[in-house]
Parts: sequence; C-alpha cells; structure tokens
Amino acid sequence: MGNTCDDIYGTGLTLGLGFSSTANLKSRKQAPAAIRFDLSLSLTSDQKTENKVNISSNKDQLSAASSYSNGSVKRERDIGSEVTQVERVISSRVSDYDYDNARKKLRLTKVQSALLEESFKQQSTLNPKQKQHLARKLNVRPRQVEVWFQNRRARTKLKQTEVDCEFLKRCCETLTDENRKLYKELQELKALKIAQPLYMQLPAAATLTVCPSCERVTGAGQNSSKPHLYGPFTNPSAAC
DNA sequence: GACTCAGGACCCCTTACGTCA
DNA sequence: GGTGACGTAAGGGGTCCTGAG
Repeated sequence: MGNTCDDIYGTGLTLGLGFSSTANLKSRKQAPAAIRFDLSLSLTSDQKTENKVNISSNKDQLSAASSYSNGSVKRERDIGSEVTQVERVISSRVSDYDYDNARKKLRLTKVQSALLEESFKQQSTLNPKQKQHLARKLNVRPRQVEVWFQNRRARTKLKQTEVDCEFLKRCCETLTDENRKLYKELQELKALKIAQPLYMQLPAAATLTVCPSCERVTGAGQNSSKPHLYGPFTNPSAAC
C-alpha cells in the first residue's frame, strides 16, 4: 500500500480534468466521477478497492487539485495529452468493474473502525498531533479521522439525547400517574367534607392522615385509597 | 491594553451513497 | 430487480477561541 492520498496528489493525473475550483464540485452528483476514474489508474487492483474510493469528492483533495491546476499551467498542458489518453482508457473501462467501484464512497474497514472506536473510548476529541498519528496508523487522511470523530460525537450525543428523552418520558408518565391519584384523592376529600355535618368539620389536615407505612388515608372513618393523609392528632403508627 | 482579523476546531444540519430487508 | 429505511462519510455554514498585528 505505498500510495497514500498524498502520493496520489503528486501523480498529476487530476490536473487535466477541468476542475479549477472547488465550486465545480459543490454537487457531488455532478463531477466527482471523472476525478475518481483517473485516480484509479494510478493504483494497483488492491489499492483500487482500498484507496481509490478514499479520493472521491473530498474538499481537501479538491482544493489540493485546485492548487495544482492553478499553479502549474505549463505542467497541465504538458500532461494534457497524457490525460486525454487516460480518459480514453477510463471511458473504455467505465462499463465494468472500475466504474462500479469508482462510484463507491469511502467505507472504513472493520479494522480501521475498531481502531477509531478504541481511540474514541479513550478520548472523544483529538489534538492535531494525535489526529496525525492516528491517520498515519490507519493509512487515511487526517481529515477523515477528524470527520469520523465529529460524526462519532454526534452519534454519541444523539444516543444520549434519546436516553434522556426516554427518561423524561418515564418521569412524565410517573408524574401524570401521581397527579391522577392526587386528583382522585382530592375529589374523595371534597366528597367527604360535603358528607360530614357542619359542626364536625375540622380542617382537612387536622382530621385526615396518611399512614407512612402503607400510605393509606385514614381519618373520620373513611377507607380511602392511597396516599393516606395524616392530621396532627393522629398517631401514624396506630393508623394501620 | 483594546481592537481587528485570520485561521483552526468544533458543532449542527444536510446531502448523497452503500447496504439491507 | 425495485424500493424505502437506515447508517454513515463528507460538505457547508455558523460560532467560538486564540494568536498575530
């Protein structure tokens, strides 16, 4: 695997294909195919499957290609005929294997993903030095490592948001349930108050109790649902 | 020291491609 | 084989921070 992406930039094959600015490639549907085809020619068959797709529609790569084409007009002319030849070869191949693979976008290998995952477990952000080191280790561009970490952080955050959301949902359900019970309790208390003779009525807090052990309401002879309300004159332990 | 500006890092949203049911 | 859902690499815009001038 001698051909890294940087090596590929140096091949010059990108130059003659008419990409003078990144603006040309704003839509990944429009142009990248051509850029992928030429680059594939500089790779071995193994490298084609592993590396070629790494080149597709990348901002860094395009700006690199752009700088080449802006800065070396002579060289671009020099290789013009060569590129034309290359393009002919490409077009003769686009119907088979190369075409299909050229359209594939980058997928990190399992080993690469595992290594990135391992690094992410240790720390979710990387300083430039760590990024470079990891990129070298994985044989990818630092930008790819950066993007992977960004997306990974986003995934983590999304997952955490989902967990939080689920937790809040459960809290909401519990509170709703609690609210329903309390409302029912209130209705019962109101009914009780109406049913009792006026002279027997005392403040609710003074006549009703909540048993701390069974949470049942006691007081004034009622047998209510939980929670029990305790008044100041009631012995909670004796309530049940 | 206060200010401005460029560059880098990061986040968020979005797009587009690959895979799978 | 066609299709929609989903996962994910990558692009682009915005914000924040930092160092230089």
